[in-house]
Amino acid sequence: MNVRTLCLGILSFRQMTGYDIRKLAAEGNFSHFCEANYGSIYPALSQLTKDGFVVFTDEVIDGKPPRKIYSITDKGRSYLFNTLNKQPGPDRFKSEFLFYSLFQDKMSPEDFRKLLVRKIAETRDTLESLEKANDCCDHQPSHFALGYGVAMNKAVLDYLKNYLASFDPTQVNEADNLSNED
Amino acid sequence: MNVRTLCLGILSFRQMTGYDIRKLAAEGNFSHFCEANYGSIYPALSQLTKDGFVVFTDEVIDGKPPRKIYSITDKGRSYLFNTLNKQPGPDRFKSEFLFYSLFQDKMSPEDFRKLLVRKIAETRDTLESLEKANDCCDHQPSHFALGYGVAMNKAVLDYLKNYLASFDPTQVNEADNLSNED
DNA sequence: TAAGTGATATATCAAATTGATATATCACTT
DNA sequence: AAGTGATATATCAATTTGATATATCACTTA
Repeated sequence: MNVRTLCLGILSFRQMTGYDIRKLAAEGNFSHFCEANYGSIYPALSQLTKDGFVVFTDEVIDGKPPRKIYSITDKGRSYLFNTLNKQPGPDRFKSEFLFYSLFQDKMSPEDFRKLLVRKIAETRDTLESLEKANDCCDHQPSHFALGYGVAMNKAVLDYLKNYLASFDPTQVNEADNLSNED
Repeated sequence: MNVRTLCLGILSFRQMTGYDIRKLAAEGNFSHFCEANYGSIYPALSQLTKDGFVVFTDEVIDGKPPRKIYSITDKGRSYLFNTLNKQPGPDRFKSEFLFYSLFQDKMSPEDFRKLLVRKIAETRDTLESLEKANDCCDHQPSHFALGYGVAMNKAVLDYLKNYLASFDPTQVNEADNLSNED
């Protein structure tokens, strides 16, 4: 699936700017199942406009910077739903942290412990953010996807905590002291 | 982390060809935490050779196709361990399946059920492969990473099964009939 | 009130990566 | 003898990343 389909999908929920799409696709809880940056989103929107799958209106409000508000067209909608009939590709998971973990025996125990503690804090932050989002919009279409993320992150958090405990039983709770989103 | 570091890391375990690296990084259980294709691996190996981080020997054995066997140098090893002292970037997770799930109410229940059943089969296959790998090499450096993958996939499998059960209680076990690695 | 910071917003681009394809040999089956 | 699939290297267009440039507005702080 490419960024064009991603944009089309997001725009099928409501009209918005390229900036809004990027926020959803790279920062919000949307980002837990798709990612994209300006460098791919803006060209994608241009192409989609050319193809007649989206249209935009130039919003020029006094005292505000001009914005391009994109909406999906009927043609775009039917193209999207046609794409959605195909088989989705496999999930992709990349973890620099896990790659690092392969070299545990080449690091000092202290360095590896730091890595673990940080990862635990990061996972907890992600989990909290997902749970909050799931609570406040119980009937959104993202409910299933958020639950998936929660289940995944809970399992990872447990695994990491248990490993830290076996690795260094005295300092299991140190991760609690790390601030959010450091 | 780029493909050069990935290659360097893999070569730090043992010497091998570009083909071997690709197999580990795109198919094997390695692929669950890093990915790379020929198109990035071969240029990376060329660059690493130029930089003196790896060397290769041309293996020409009678009756076999010639191979380039790459080994890491001392310079490469110290560069790698230096890189490993930096903070790892965040995990990246991309799921076309979860993106599709956002449009559940735009699909027929039957179509969504098929999507779920397929995903369950896929997740079970991944899980089995990870568990097998974890069993047969208990003291490998990848033990921790494999356990991480097992924990994650178990949680996802449970979540999907429960969802399918609530969605369609009569057909929970249909996924069992799907063959491995379809 | 002036300066600074951070969010909003569009846009571009070099570098990296993907995904597909081309080429060729060998082992094996049919 | 032909075909299939694994081994092996290599290239390339298209896509994507990650960084940067530009500008406005809202807010805080000195």
